[in-house]
Order: sequence, then C-alpha cells, then structure tokens
Amino acid sequence: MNRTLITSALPYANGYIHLGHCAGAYLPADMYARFLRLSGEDIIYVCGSDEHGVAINISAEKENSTPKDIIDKYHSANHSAFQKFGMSFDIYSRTSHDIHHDTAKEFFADLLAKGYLLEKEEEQFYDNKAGMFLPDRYVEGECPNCSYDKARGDQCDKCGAYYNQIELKNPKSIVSGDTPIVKKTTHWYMQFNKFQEFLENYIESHSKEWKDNVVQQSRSWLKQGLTERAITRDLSWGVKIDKIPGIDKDKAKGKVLYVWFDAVLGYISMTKELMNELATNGLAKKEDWKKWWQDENTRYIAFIGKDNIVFHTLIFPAMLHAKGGYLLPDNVPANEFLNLEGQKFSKSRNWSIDLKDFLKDFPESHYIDALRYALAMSFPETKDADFTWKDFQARNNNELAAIFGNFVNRAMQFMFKNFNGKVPTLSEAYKFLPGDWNNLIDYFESTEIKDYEELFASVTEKLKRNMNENDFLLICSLWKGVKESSSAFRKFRFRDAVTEIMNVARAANKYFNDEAPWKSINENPEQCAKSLFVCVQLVHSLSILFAPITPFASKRIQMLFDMPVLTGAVDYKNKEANNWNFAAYPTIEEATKVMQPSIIFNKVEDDVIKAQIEKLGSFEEESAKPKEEYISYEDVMKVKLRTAKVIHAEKVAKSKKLLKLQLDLGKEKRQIIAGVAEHYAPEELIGKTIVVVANLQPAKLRGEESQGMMLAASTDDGKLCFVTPEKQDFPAGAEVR
RNA sequence: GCCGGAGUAGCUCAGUUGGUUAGAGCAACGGAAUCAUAAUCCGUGUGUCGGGGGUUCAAAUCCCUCCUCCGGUACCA
Repeated sequence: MNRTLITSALPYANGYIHLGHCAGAYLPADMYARFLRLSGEDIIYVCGSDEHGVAINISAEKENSTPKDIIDKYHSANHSAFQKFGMSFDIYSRTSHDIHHDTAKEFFADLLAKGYLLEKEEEQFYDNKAGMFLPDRYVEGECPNCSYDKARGDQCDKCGAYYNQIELKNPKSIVSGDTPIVKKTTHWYMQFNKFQEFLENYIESHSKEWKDNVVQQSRSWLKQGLTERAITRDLSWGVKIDKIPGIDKDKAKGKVLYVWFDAVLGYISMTKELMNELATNGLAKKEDWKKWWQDENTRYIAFIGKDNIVFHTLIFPAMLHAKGGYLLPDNVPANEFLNLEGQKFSKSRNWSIDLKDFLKDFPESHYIDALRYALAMSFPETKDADFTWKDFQARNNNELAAIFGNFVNRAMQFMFKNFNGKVPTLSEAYKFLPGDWNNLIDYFESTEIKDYEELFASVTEKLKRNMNENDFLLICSLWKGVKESSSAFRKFRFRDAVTEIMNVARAANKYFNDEAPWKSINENPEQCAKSLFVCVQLVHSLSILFAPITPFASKRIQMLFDMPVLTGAVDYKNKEANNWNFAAYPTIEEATKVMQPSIIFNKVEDDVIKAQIEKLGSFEEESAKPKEEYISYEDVMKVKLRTAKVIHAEKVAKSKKLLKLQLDLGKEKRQIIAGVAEHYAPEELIGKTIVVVANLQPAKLRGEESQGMMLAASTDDGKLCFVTPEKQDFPAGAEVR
C-alpha cells in the first residue's frame, strides 16, 4: 500500500482563517487526502495552530490579555471552522503542547551538537525596569533613516528601512516606556550557507515535476546565496532553550526559538501526538511516527500558499537534512493567492470573507459543499485567481444544483415513484448487463490508454450483450471520468479533476434524456427498469467521485442506500478498499431498498448574494476608535508649517514613487523629495500652493537632499491628495497654524 | 529600478517539450424534450492569443523591445 504524509501550512493563531487561506493550502490538501483515502492509500493529514512568535505577545498586550488567551481563542475558532468546513485532518493540534516543545528542543540540541549552530554575541536593547531584552517590535524610536518617531526595532513602518535596532534614536521600550540600555546578548544562528549545494541539488532534482512558481522562487533564493539566520529571540513566550543539553544556561536564559524554526517542526510533533493517541486505541504504535517521517517508502507532500515556499523548499529541508534520517518533501504544491472580487484580501479594510463568517451566514451543509466546489473550480493553481460572490452563485445554481444535484434528484425521484423505492430488477433481456459492465471496466483497466476513442471502438459486441449505445457510452464516460480525475489529482491539478468529475454527471443527465424512461415506462417497462438500474449505479458512483469536493452531499446520497458511507473521511479500520476505481463498477444490487430522496443542493437567490457583496469593505459596527494620544500645545507649536509654491517638479531618476519639488517659501527656496509620483504627475503640481513642514530635519533620499515634508492626506487603501490653502493665490511662506 | 509572475472568447480560466482549421466551463442565441429544483439534452464562436520586430517550413508557445497589471525588494520625510 502506498503511504503518503500530507501537511498543510500551520495557520498562525493570531487571526481567523479566510477563504483565501482555504483555497491556498487547506482545501486542496483535504481533497487530496480524501481522494487518496478513497483510493485505498495509507495516509495521514496533519495540521494545527502555530502558536508562538512576537505577534502573539503583542496582541496579548494590546488586548490586555495573555498569549495563552489569544492562542486559545484563535485555535478553537479556527479548529471549529475547519471542522464545519469538512476538513478531514487526522489531527489538528497546536505548537504549545509539550510534545512539540520537546521535539523542537531535540532538533536544536542535535544541530548544536553537530556544529551547525553559531553562537553570536550582539548588542541589543534591554529594559531594566521590565528586566528583559526587547526584540523586534518591543522597542520604538526615531528611525535612523527618516527620523519617523514611531519606528520599530527591526523596521521603520514609514520608510520601510531595515536596520539594527540599536541605531534607533531616542529608543523607548513599549513594555515600560523607559529608555532601554544597550546590553550584550547571545543568539544562535543556523548556518544555512553550509547547505547551499545540497539544496541546489534537491531543488534541481525536483524541478521537472514541481510547479514552476515553486522552483523559480527557490532558485531565486539560492541564487542570492543562503546566509546564516538567527533562530533564537529574547522572549518569554515560545520554546525555551535554556535546559537544552550542551548549552550555556546563562546565555540561553530568556531565549526562545524564533517562530519560523519551531513552526515547521510542528508537523513532526503533531504526527507523534497522533500516533500516541492512536496507540491508546491500539490502532498504531507510538513509534510509528518514524514510519511517516523516516521510512523511504513514505511520500511527503507539503501543501502551502506561495508566501511559504522557501520555508518548505529550502529552510525546512535544510533542517531535516542537518538532523539526518528524515524525509524531505516530495512535492510542495504551493498555490498562488486568491483575490476577492478583484482585490486582495485585507482584514483592515474588511475586504475579506472569514470562514467563520461564511459558516454563520450559510450554515447548511449544502452551502458548505457549494463553497468547496466554487473554490475548487477557481483554485489559484497557476496564477492568482479571483473569487466573486456571483461566481459562487453561478457555480452552485448552474452547475452543482443543475447538473449533479438535478441528476441525483430526477433519477431517485423517478425510481422512488415508479419502482416502489427499490432498485429495479433486471429482466431476462438485460440479465448480462451487470456482468458485462464489470468485464468492460476490467477490459479497460487491462489496456493501455492511447486514445479513448480508439479504445472504446475496440470493444467487441460480445462484451456488451445487453447494452445499447446509451448504456455503453455512459459506462465509457464514467470510466474515463474515474481515470482522468484520478490522474489529475495525482498531478495536483484539482480544477481539472473536478471538471472531469462534473463531466460524468453531465453524461448521466444525457443518458437519462436519451433513454427517456418517462416514455419507456409505458412503452417498454423492461427497458425502463434497466435505465433506472443504470442510473442508480451512477448516483452511487457520483457520490464517491464527488466526495473529495462535496463530502456532505456525498454522505447524504450514500445514506439513501443501506451501505457503508465512503467520503474519504478519517477511518483507521477501513483502509484497504480502492473505492475510487470501484466507482466505475456497478455496486448497487437489484431490489435494494432505498430511502426517500430529498433535494441536495438548493439555489442561492440574488438578494442573498447582493447582501454579501454589500457587506464587503464596510464595517458592521463602528470599530473602536483608535485612541489618539493628546499632545501639548507646545508640541504643536514645535511644528512649523508654511505655505509654499511649487516652482518646478520632476521625477527622481530611477525611482517609482519620488518626485523632486523646487519650492518657493517666500523668503527662501527649497527642494523637497516627496513620495507622490504614483498619485500626481509633475506638471500637475507646478504652480500649486501647498503646505510643508518647514523645520523638519533634512534627509537624503535616493541621493537627493530633501529639506522638509509636504503635507498630504492619505487613506488606508492608498488614496492620496496633498493639502492646499483654501485660496490658491495665498502668498507663499505664510505660517500655518 | 531590480527579481519573479501574468496579459488567450462577454466572464473565469486550460493550452504540457513550437506542428494540422486555438480549447473548456459559464453567460448569450436557436432547437428538442417535459421524469426532475424551468432543472436537462443537442446545435451555434469573425478571439488582431497585450503592441511591435525577429528566428523557423511552422510561434499563443523561442529571442528582442515596448505597454499594462500583480507580488517581492530597494527610495514613500
């Protein structure tokens, strides 16, 4: 039996999952997992919350709670949303568990012992009052580059410059508000440069079968050359390293693993956790996690979004290789990004659909199936794709409900009304049909496919004794759908797989039309019985083929028959059967009792869609207004604003956003570099009177001196307009207050 | 600016290593049918394959150049 380990990128427990995430790393993985389970493969699908990192600390402080509260909140919210969405994780755990900490520490200890980690002493800010070092965003100060006074420790939000935090001017600890002191601290660096050649070979050995975007991005990183990267931080929240064997306890005190180092190891620790759980039920041994991570017969597939590529193609593989004995990903099928109604997902603009919100508005399982289907049909497999509500509606109404749902409904209703709720019994004239159907599929299976048409034409009359052209064509379509979808799934071409499956439902509708049982029920009841017998097989087969996409609907359909339900869900006791290929065979016996069917997919009305579209971009309740801090009158007076007339404006060479403005301030002339080139053409500005900050410390931008700052209003979504005096002919150089 | 990616039918997208009249689904139009949620089935495409140039017997596909869009990165005082 083939063995496949599947993981999806661990969602960060500091926010809610939205549809973009689902389309990127989760739904494809779930479909793949369900498909493989239905194909009789031995698989586990592992995922969970990533619960460490500075951002969680900061959120906790902002919300006046603890990191534990934050991760509990988001972990349980995301876990429950995923469950309702039909995700078939074998385990959805969290990196805050002890077993994870132990696993991460073991990796660290081993890499340390092997000499892959470098200890480096560096200067960092230390808050005496709080008694802690101040990593990244724990310190604010004036940007050394642009003098912005709320610049963070690692990067300035305003100008985007990166620098070493001790370069900040007037630094302040955001913990105590005190001015921090500079103190020496030790951090550990992983020497990724030592794996450059190994990783180049690794990437090139997969360059043919991996997606282009994945290979390209990995190559691009390798081309720049891998460098040493810090893998520890001074923080109280995370995997503590001070008790690791062989480490200097004093130096390691107060240090935790940098989140990117520990998060990817979550896949391993969660696998261990799963095996421990299964062991308590006698379904596995505790040591079995090694089978999944170290046995060469296991394939490892890591599903991610494109933002995670290098972590899974370079950094994690380097870690696994350094540790030794571990499998590297066989494939990293990264999706591109999903847009929403033509724009990027954005929480701050409320341009987003959180999974939990969808589930709240559309709690019925058929809507969840519809969402899965609509997303699957627009997976960003080769390029960024777009999700629109109208597309969701059309996919549901015109395809899922009209083609698949309608076939199931018309066939089952007809049978229920005309055959007393039982699968029709075949008459003497059709008694060979089930057997020949089986033989036909066996024949197809045993033949190499060059051309479907040719293959189908090669079937002799002997193999289809009781079949007419309709029966034969339908069986061919079914088998082709089973084959082609399977091959598409294995190539991670999910949209193609779903299309192939939908084509089977189309063929089934055509069969029903061509056989016209509503006519033959009177003219030729024996043929009518046969038609319905065939249709019932198709209903069951479709429920299996659709299971990776619409597991809830598949379950409802299969519940109509008195048979085991097969949706590719987690089931450790029934692993062997290859139900995927079995879907091509007739499996429902004559005279089987069937339950009364009901409509499977309801339509989505226009007003529902309209309401959802209107919700986008608007905030339901007034979000708590950010508290503006008051400043003193003196502070205001410190800023000298003056009117200025633009004499000349031109683009700064080789820059996208910068304009060089020559200004008349009455008594003097000045040059200002302004980042407005994307909003104003130079000639639009010439002659305008604007307002500038006159006493700003001069700075150099792109080699040009800038002596002030031009006032402009801007919105979160990037609109910008400059501020002008109400009377445009107002004298230049006038003070503004 | 640099590095990636993209630009194909009204819409959403396929087009594998260059090879016959460029495809699918949806929408639109015409027809058939009335078992079924007016749901189905059949038929219907004059697309400058972003523009221009080049290589080739042959280019959506390879090369050059320009334009537009999206990421990342470097300049948003």
